[in-house]
Amino acid sequence: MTPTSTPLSAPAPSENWLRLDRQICFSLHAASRAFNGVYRVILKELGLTYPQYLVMLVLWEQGELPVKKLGEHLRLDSGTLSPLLKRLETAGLVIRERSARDERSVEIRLTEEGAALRERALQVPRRIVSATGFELEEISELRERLDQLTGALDAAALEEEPGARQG
Amino acid sequence: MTPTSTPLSAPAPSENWLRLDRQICFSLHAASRAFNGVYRVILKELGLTYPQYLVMLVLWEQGELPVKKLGEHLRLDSGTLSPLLKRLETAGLVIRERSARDERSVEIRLTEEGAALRERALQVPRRIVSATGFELEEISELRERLDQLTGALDAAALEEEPGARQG
DNA sequence: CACAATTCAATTGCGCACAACTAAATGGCC
DNA sequence: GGCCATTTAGTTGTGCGCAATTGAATTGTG
Repeated sequence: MTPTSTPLSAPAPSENWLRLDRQICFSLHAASRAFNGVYRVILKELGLTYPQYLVMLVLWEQGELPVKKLGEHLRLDSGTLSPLLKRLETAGLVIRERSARDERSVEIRLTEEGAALRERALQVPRRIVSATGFELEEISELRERLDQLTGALDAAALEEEPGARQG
Repeated sequence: MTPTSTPLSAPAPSENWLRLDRQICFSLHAASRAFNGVYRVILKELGLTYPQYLVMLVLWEQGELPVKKLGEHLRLDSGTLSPLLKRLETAGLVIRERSARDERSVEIRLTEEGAALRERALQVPRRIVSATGFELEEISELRERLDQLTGALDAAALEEEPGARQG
């Protein structure tokens, strides 16, 4: 079963760490994709992908705003947002319009259809929460945990690699 | 702060749910990418991407195994694994070889170089754990939580869409 | 006003995730 | 042996994530 990695008589601690890493890596990666998968199924009815839904959530909440701001909310750059927003425009959900006061900036705003889609989206969260099988309390707790993790990781990333982008 | 979305005098519950959804979506999505980002920085030294590292972790632990089994461990299909494994082969870390006893199957095994890379990878988990700022106990706890979540989501996905794959 | 530095969106290139499909090999059945 | 469903990798196409680059607009400075 273990042709190459015959454990030594006294396995070093680092061996165990590697195994632990395998476990946490898999868990987070799997959870992320499982979440994505459930959203994919549910959002198909709305004609949205998961990242597109994230963009729409921001627009429904914040109203019109430039690509730059949208990227800050979502922590995504133009390389991801530009093509995504074009697809949303093609779908008739948003309008991309260069700002009159600053020609570099592109304002994103909802079409009537895009705004109307919000009504249909209102049923999504309930179904997601139901799919998790968690209590609201537990979800909030998990969310706080994840935010805490993200904060620590972002800070650490800056230390590991000084040449970091994204304010 | 709230340019367009002036809350009504009595906001409906579903409105709050949508806001909650925005929060949990963002948190999980952000955590996943933050994690990915830290690994990317650290794994660059090994010449591996994060998914490639996941594959190597399995190979270091399990030894030689067919693409099918690899996919089951990682919950990934051939559409993802085939090109990934080709890149690992090009990098000289693994060898892809059709099984003699079943010509449909392709066995993946480590080269000497691939096996040797394990030694350098042993320092990765410690750096990751350090980057999270979490105690080992907390990480295990989070991992269990995530696994629980994944289990529930997978089960729910099957109910939402009967035509699901992935054993 | 002229010029350099900065900001912002878009583009290009690479890799991953996943659905849908193709092709080859296998195994069961008659 | 001949036929058909199943298994297994691979391929194609679409979309996301991110680094790096480009190009236009703006701002700062003299």
